[in-house]
Parts: sequence; C-alpha cells; structure tokens
Amino acid sequence: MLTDRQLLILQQIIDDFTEHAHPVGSRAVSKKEAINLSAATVRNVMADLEELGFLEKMHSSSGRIPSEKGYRYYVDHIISPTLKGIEQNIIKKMITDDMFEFEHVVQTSAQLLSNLTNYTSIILGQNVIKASLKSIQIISLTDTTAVAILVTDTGHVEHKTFTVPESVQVHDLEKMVNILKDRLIGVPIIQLEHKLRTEVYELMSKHIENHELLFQYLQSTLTYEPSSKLYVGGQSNLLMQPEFNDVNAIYDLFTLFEDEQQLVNLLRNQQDEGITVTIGNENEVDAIKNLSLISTPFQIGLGHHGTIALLGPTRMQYRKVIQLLHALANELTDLFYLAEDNH
Amino acid sequence: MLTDRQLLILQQIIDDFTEHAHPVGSRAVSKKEAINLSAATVRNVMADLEELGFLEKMHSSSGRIPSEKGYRYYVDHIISPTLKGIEQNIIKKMITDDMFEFEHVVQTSAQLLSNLTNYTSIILGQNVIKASLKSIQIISLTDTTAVAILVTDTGHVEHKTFTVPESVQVHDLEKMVNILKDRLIGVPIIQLEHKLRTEVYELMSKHIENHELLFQYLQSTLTYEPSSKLYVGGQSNLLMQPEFNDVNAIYDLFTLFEDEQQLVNLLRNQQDEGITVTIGNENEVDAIKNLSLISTPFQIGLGHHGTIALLGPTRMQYRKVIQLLHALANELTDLFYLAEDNH
DNA sequence: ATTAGCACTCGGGTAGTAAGAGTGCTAATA
DNA sequence: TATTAGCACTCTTACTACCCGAGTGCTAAT
Repeated sequence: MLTDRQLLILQQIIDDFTEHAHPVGSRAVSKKEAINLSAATVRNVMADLEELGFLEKMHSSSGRIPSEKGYRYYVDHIISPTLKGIEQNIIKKMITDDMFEFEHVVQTSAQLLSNLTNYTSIILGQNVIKASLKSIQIISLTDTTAVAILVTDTGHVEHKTFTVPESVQVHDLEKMVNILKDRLIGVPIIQLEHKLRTEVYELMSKHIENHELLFQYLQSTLTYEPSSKLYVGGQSNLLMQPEFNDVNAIYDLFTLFEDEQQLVNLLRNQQDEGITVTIGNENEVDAIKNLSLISTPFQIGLGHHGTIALLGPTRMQYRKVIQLLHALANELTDLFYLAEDNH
Repeated sequence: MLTDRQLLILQQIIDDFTEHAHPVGSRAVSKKEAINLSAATVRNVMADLEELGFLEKMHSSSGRIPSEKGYRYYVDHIISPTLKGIEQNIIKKMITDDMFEFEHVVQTSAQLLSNLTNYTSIILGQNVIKASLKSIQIISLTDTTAVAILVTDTGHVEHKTFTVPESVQVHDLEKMVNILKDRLIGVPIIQLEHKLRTEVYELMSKHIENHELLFQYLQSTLTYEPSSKLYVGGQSNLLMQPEFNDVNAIYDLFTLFEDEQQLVNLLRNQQDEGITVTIGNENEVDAIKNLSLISTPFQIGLGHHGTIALLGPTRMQYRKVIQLLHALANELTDLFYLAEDNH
C-alpha cells in the first residue's frame, strides 16, 4: 500500500514525534541519517502521506504529526514483538529472583513496567468469576467479632470482619459453618449467591434457631464482589508527558483511575490472546480517547488469565512497549502456568 | 489579642476567600451583612491585620488573602467541633445501615467524606504492629500450590500464595504447620520474625527433612509487611480546586499519593487523640506544604486505632471539615470500640 | 525524478495601552 | 476621637499590533 520511501519517512516522523512531541518539519526529516533526500522531496512525500491520512498538520504552516491512522499502520506493519538486549534481562532477573507469591509478582511487574516506560501500568489479576470455592472458615476474634475467610481454587482470598449479635448462640454459628462447608465448597463463585438463597437458606431455617438474622449477615458477607485484584502503577508518570499541560484532561483521566469497576471493564474487553493495541479514539472510554492502551493477557492456570496493560500518550514508544509486554507476559505465563503444568 | 472587630473582619475575609478563592477587597467586606463599616474603615483594620501577620497581599493593589497564621488563629479561636443538622444524619445513616464489616465501613467512610467535602480523604486502618497472631493456616490448592493465611486478633487478614517445590513431602508440610501453630499463635506480630528465626527454625531442623528449603519459603511468606490498610478517596476532587491549575503541583501531590509508605508515615505522625489541623507549611512533607491536613484518630478496640484525615487547600472549609471528622470519628469509635466493650 | 528558490501562512513572543479593582493617605465630618 | 469620603497611585489583566521564524506549497530549473 505504501511505497518503501513513504514507509521510511512515516517511520522517521513517528519516531521523531514520539521522542520530542513537536511537529516534525521536512528539513528535520531530510537531515536524518536514514534519509538522503532534500527537504523539498520530503515535503512532497509528506504531502502525499497527509492526503492518504497518515499525517496531520496542526495548522497550515506547522510541521506534520502522525495521525491515528499513521500510528495504526506503524504498529501493524513495522513492529515485531521480539525483545532483545537489556530489558529482557531485567525482566528475567526481576521475575525469577525468589518470587513465588502471586500478588507480589504482579505488583512488582506493574511497578517495573511503569518504571521502564514512564507510562502508567494497569494489571488485572485473575478473573474470579470462573473460580470455585475451595475453603470457607469463620474465625472468632472476640466474643462479638469474627472474621470469615473464603479461598478459591485459584488462590484468591477474600475476607470480611463482622460483629456477631449477642443474641446469636455459639453452637448455632458452628452449625451454620458446617452447613456452609457442606454445601458451598466446590461451588463456582458465580453460583454462590443462588445456592446460598436456596439450599443453604432451607437448611438453616430447619436447623438453626435465629436463622433470619444470621442469614442476613451471611448474605452480605458471602456475596462476592466481582472486582478482581487491580494494580495501577506510575499514574503520575503520565503527568510528566507534555500532552497533559491541561488540567481538565488530567481530571478526567484520574477520575477514571479512581473508578475500579470501569478499569476492570476496560481490561476485560481486550482480546483473549495476543497483544492488543488501541490507539486514541479507537478506545471506547472517553477519558482515554487521546491516549493509547496496549494490553496482553497472561495465563495464571487452567483457563484463568490476567491482563497486563500500559497506558500512554498516542505518541507512545509502541515498539518498546509491545516488546516489553510480550516478554513480561511470557515470563508470567511461564511462572504461573507451567508451574502447574509441569508436575 | 485581637479586638472583636478585627476578629470579625478576619473571619469574614477567610469565609469569603474560602468560598471564592479570590483576594478579598475592603469594599466586598464592607458590603457584607455582618459588617456596618465603610470600606475605608475596613481598609484600616485590614492594614492592621496585615501588620499583625494575619493577612497578606498578593501585590500592592490586590485584595487581602488570609495568611497561614490567619487560618491558624481562625481554627484555634473560632471553631467548635459540634456538628448539627443534615450532615450528622447522613453520617449516622451511612454508618449504621446494616454494616458490620470493618473494611467496608472504612472504605465507605472515605468515599462519604470526600463526597461531602470535595476534598481528598485518607483513612489509615488499624495499626497491625500492636496486634498478635490469632490463626495461621495453609490451604493447598493444587499439588504444587498452596495459600497461607494469617489472621491477627484485630481481624487483620494477610495471605500469600506460593508454589510448593516438588521435593517437599506432604507430611513435612503438615509437620511444619503444626510447629507454626504451636509456636506462633498468640505472638505479637512484631516478634514474629524473631521467633521464626529462633524457636521455629530449631524445631524444624530437628523434625523436618528438607528444612532449609522449606524455611526459606516460610520466611518470605510470613514476614509481615508493616503496611496497614490505607484508603484514599476523591483524589481527583483536588484537581478541581483552582489552586491546582499548575501541573507541577499536581505531579508532586500524586507522586505522594502513589507512595503508600509515605502516606502511612504522614498519618502515623498525627496526634494520638483529638483533631489535628496542620496548615500549609506546618506540614513536614513538601508535596502538601500548600495544603492543609485535618486528621483525627478513631478507636478500633483495645488500644488499637486508625486515623481519618482530609486533605484540601489551605483555603479549606475548616469548620465544616472539623465538624464532619469529629462526628465520623465518634460514629466509628462507637461502632468498633463499644461493640467490644458492651458485651 | 529531484531540487533550489521564493512567496505565503500561521503561531508565539514582545511591547504598548486602556480598563478595573484595590490600596493608602489626607482631609472633612459626626 | 473614630469614621468616612475623596483621590492619586499601583498593579493585574485583557486586548491590540507587530515582528520573527519555522514550515509549507508551488514553480521553475537541473
């Protein structure tokens, strides 16, 4: 579709703009090492690229900046996700150095990503919906308080502290726990509430005295919130980007960061495999329509997966970011997935 | 120290500036209902107040703005922390409506506070350091993964997922758990690591085959991070304040928000009881030297306490915030503290 | 096909000006 | 004596005009 020369010049402009965030003029392109053309010739090519929609001008006599279509072409045609050199080693070292703890690894990865790129990293931990209940326990702390602990087969732990009303008998509580263990262990999380309302409720009303009150407590305690673990790292990195000199843009973005549910949805909507790049207006969420989001899933085990993403200006270092994400996703999958597969 | 008239005018200026964020002129003050003086007279008083250090000018012909000393005087002499009316009810309703779960209450409170005030709320949950271990369990998920769960007597739950090396025998793992239960339950968190290194290590090396490897895992799993639960609500609220039209100020602040440890320290350093107000440069952390922090502790039970704080511009609605915090701290203390005391 | 040359465009910076808000001081007033 | 009216002065902000430089697009020459 594009000639070699057009492609080369598009690439040079994107690289330059990515670095300096200033519109790129024909003279600047002409002076680049890879280019042996006069400014005038470059101008002609640039005019063509603009007509094709790959470049834009801010005003009639500014240099060119890449359009979203330009970035899209660049990402689709120029980049291969093989990472070589230093970063690969950093990641390998970071990840394998005596880390066996899921949350820790994921959190460290988020930190690492945002440090290496100066963008904002968002990592969504495992999708709890598909998991099922592995263990349920109630540990009493004082006479009137207790903590309930739920564990899923994917290792997700949820806990709630609550106060026990004085009217509740200890042996009723024990009975209740036994019913719960009997009926709920092995049940997929998504069915918990239903089972609770039917089977468990029925059993409780038969065997337990104060069942209405207890059940009420139970329901609010066991109703799983669908929010998975979410990590956001390097939010302030984006503030350093020159595109954020306007406070309104910042406001919208940070309001998004505060809305966990919306972030989760954002990452859930990404593809199930491979690296996904959404550029500017390709994003459906308004607050990031002037940013790019690059994401990739990683396997946690047996069909469950998490998502790593990086959020940066459309003027993003796509090559670097894609290679980093690719490498990191591989490492994480190796760590969590093969660990289970290997035994 | 100040005459009645001076006090009145100081108050009017602070109230006006708090609302509008613009320097207040003598004419504006003179027109206020509570004031029956001409602009000229007000000017004289304002000049006096400036000389005393309670007011400042931005430039020679601007109106006056309160100095930090001015706010300090206002807070110390004019405000009483009794809340009446609507907010009290909102809080009561919010807090008592079928909530028995600690984290939920605290998180809702943070949300509530930032919504009611349009400032940023920071809530520090219980101080784990003083707690001691109540329960310790290891639940195996698959052949090679397991999750360890620790519960303190204050209801704090910590969990870590880890992979079990194949070389470890199941019965060794069981032995280890028994040793841990025997030796660590009841031990204050702060002493955990020591006990682990001495008593537990000794026992393990006697009774368990592969003890070096297991111990290594154990140590990284059980070493408690001193970070308590921290909630920050309404970060983006501050972005709407006109004092944040400069991106640099925002950057420093949000970098602080990302540094949990620093936030925890900030709140830990507040007074042990009563409401603490630190205004502008009274704060030790650079990033908030142009903001005010108002905080109050609340009792969780038996000597443990958490801290609620609100962060806003020095031009803050001190009266409202102080009254809100006062009321909320009382409600929380009632809920968590008296619950235990009452039985 | 490429390039040099040139007229043209537009944004950003600088300087000057006018308007407006507010002050401080002085003199008049109750 | 305390208060107030009046007025000159100060400083910011908004607006305008202007110039400079970077960059373009087109034409003609190579």
